[in-house]
Amino acid sequence: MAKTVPEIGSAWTADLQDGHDADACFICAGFFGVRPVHVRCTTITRRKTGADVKIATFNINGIKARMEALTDWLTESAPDVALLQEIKSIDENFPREHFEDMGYIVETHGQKSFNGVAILSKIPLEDVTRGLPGDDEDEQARWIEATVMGDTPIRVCGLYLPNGNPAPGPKYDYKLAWMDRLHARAKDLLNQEVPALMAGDYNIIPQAEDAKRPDAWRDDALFRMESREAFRRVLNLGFTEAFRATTLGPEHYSFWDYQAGAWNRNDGIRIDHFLLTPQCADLLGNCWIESDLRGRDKPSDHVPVWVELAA
DNA sequence: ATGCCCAAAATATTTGGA
Repeated sequence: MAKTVPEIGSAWTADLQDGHDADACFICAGFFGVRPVHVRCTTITRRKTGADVKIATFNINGIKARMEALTDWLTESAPDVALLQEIKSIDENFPREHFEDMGYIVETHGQKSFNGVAILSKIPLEDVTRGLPGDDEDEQARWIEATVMGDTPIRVCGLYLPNGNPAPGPKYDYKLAWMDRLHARAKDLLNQEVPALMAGDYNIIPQAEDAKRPDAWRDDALFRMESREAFRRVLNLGFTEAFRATTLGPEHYSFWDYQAGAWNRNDGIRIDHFLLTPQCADLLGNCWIESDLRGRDKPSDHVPVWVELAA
């Protein structure tokens, strides 16, 4: 019978298997701050109890260029689960051990040069799958799923939706076809009737109020009517867009171009979103954008978006 | 109407981003 012990100074507990305890086991000792947490230890199941699960999505724009900023962010903001986009790395080159040493389980779906998504989690993951169903020919790494095994299991999907510019054109056709596949996956997810979410860089500006200068985006693949309609079709299945469930009004953005001093003028767009199934929306505490990260050294052009779930 | 800036692969310039 497993023995459950509290982890000192945190909301975590650890279930220790027979024959292991915090004093005797080299690896279990990691849970008590003696050594760095070693989440790969098979003798322990780590659970978070009586506290919210904090999940963030973050388009990091290249893992190699973002190592310092990402590490600082994980240390300071400490997401339980981080869904990363644009790792721009193949799986073999992703510095997984660096993040494992910080206490994260690392699952990647990488690609050379561009795209690539990943999940970092302090909570055990099950049933990890890679790739958006619906097109076996699609080589682009834009989708990863896993079940976060906290007190209430949550199915999380991390996504990097195609940009689609220039529109119209083949890249835009690919975007719309990808969104059709997203719609199909979203429908299946809803039919499971479990807490689940789809989060990431949607490359969709949902409404005029989600851009500082909507007129400048009128014909862009991120804002043109066909794109917004495709996004709404997914929402209309029954998803809750977490940010707009908690915050109304303009001037809330998640991306600012590197060019032309966009950040300093708050000339941004809101394109990174959380879509929640009804069972997940019922757990929603808060949702916010960590915009101040954009003003730091060597930032990504995106900032993290967060949800807090009573799970 | 276009570039501004940035990352990656390659190693000078192109591709992709949004």
